[in-house]
Amino acid sequence: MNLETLKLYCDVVRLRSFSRGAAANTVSQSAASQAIQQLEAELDAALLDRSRRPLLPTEQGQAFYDACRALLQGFEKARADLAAARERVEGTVRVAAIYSVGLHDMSRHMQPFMSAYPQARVLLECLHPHKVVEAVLNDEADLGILSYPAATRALTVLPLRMEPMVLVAHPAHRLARRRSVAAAELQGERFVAFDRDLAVRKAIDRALKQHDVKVEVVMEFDNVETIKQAIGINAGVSILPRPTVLNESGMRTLAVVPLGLPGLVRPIGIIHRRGRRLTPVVARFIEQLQKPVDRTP
Amino acid sequence: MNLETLKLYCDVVRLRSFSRGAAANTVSQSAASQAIQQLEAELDAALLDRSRRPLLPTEQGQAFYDACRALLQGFEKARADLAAARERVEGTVRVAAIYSVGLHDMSRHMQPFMSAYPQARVLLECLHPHKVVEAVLNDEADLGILSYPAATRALTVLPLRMEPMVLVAHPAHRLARRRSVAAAELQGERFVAFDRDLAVRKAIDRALKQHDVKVEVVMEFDNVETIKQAIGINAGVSILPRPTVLNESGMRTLAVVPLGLPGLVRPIGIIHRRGRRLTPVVARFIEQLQKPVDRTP
DNA sequence: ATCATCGCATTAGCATTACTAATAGTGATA
DNA sequence: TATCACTATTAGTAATGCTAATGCGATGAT
Repeated sequence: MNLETLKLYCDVVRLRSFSRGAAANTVSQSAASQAIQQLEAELDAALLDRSRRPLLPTEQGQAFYDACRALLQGFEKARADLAAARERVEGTVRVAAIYSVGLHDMSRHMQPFMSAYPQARVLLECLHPHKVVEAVLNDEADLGILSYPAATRALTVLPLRMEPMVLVAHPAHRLARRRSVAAAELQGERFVAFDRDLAVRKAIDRALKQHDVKVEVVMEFDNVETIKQAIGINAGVSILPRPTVLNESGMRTLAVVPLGLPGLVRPIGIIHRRGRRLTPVVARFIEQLQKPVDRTP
Repeated sequence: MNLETLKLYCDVVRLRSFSRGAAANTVSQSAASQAIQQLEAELDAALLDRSRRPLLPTEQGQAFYDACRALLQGFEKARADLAAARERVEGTVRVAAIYSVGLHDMSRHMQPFMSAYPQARVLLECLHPHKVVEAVLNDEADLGILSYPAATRALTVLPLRMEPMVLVAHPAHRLARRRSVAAAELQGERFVAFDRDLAVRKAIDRALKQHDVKVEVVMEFDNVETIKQAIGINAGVSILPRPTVLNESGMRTLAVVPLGLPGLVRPIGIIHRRGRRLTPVVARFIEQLQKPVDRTP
């Protein structure tokens, strides 16, 4: 029982002719005759009275014709809705980013992208790192942007950049005026750290341990913004990605000092679901992200 | 694009599994996989997210699922309506009869038929002779009952009986008391005739002419009842089928006298559209009509 | 009435499609 | 990481749908 047959039937009834109905569906008259005989057999009903010309639907055939028209119309609506939804989806990029990237970085990319692809729709959501991965896995986001991205079976990683890590301290701190600080100088320092389950925390701990430096962790937070606030009240120092303290550095609200820990960088990457064919808009958005940012201001 | 595929899709979505959906449609898992891939290709849309288990419809897939369910439901309703209509039609006999047969004769057959086939529905319509033929030709009646039935390309005739024609006169008429009347005795008689375009009129005219009898036609009507009324006011005599004047003969309101015109009979027959397969109920009804009528009362 | 014409049904042969069984690949789970 | 459960893929085959040619019946003109 296929929809083409129902359409054929409707055309035959409408045009009062098998041959014209067949022509309207670009099949032979024979095919139309056979198809409708089969339709009648499957329904076990006489739909058409062929004994008079021009042929006429029976009472039942007329009722079925009306029902068929509604069905076909409903199907076409469903098909159209599907196409409309596809247009909408294909023009959309759903991005899940960690706070420190989302807030500082994405806005710089948004403007050039939107002017290049004005019909595109970008949905940006800032989440905790774990939630970013989850969102991509659950197909709630097309792309995830996060630090220390880890490829898995289900995720592909596109490295984006390496952010140098710097010492951040209150302007009144003893190390605030220094041109650079060696790792050993942080020994015993009061330290505002990332939460223990974050990759960045583990990287920092590893780097400090490598230089046999022990710090006194006085606070732990899961995001850069809160850490900066803690430093702002001189609760301690911290090690943060340089891009995240550009503003505070410029406004002198926090002191930023290069660290003698050359291997300590925060890798930023894009993740997306492995094997998923990216829509053109998503691919363009990735290209935009991979362009170096214009830093003239 | 066929409805079985849509049903398969709905089952796959509902059961969250290709294999279970396939089983529900008694096809192989492979068939289900291929069918739905093809469906997605035809719609150019990703309906299912297979990368997570249990599989989940995409947003578009969910919308399409809802639409499909409505469509399938609509189709099943159409199919059910069709079946119901068939039941109704197959249990119905539509009979078109001329007045003189319909009123006198059909009622006698109705009762035994209805007690033999209580679920059957008989629709009786009394019409002018020409309209009877027309009704059968236009499939407005399954059977037609009329006098002087003529077989054509489109109509089959089943002879039913021959009705003897008798002289009918006012009880006060000079011939009213006679045991029989010869044709010649009608010479110059005032005569209430059938309309000229009726077969019965032509048969009577032919019979009279054969005996060189000329009557004075004073009125013409298209049905027996009106002719009887005219005779009742002694407007003239007429020649009518005996069964149509049984009542009046018994009640002595009209005089009925056998005529010396042995070849003058009115043939009654059943007509139906040639080549049309009669439904069982219609066939039984014909058998009932062909039984001799019980005349005990 | 008879024949010519038009349109649907039928048939046979061919092309396409849909199915099954077997196998490979993939996501979830211990 | 190995295993399980499920889906995708492939190849071969059965079934289906289509066309072209022809038959048959209804319609309308002579």
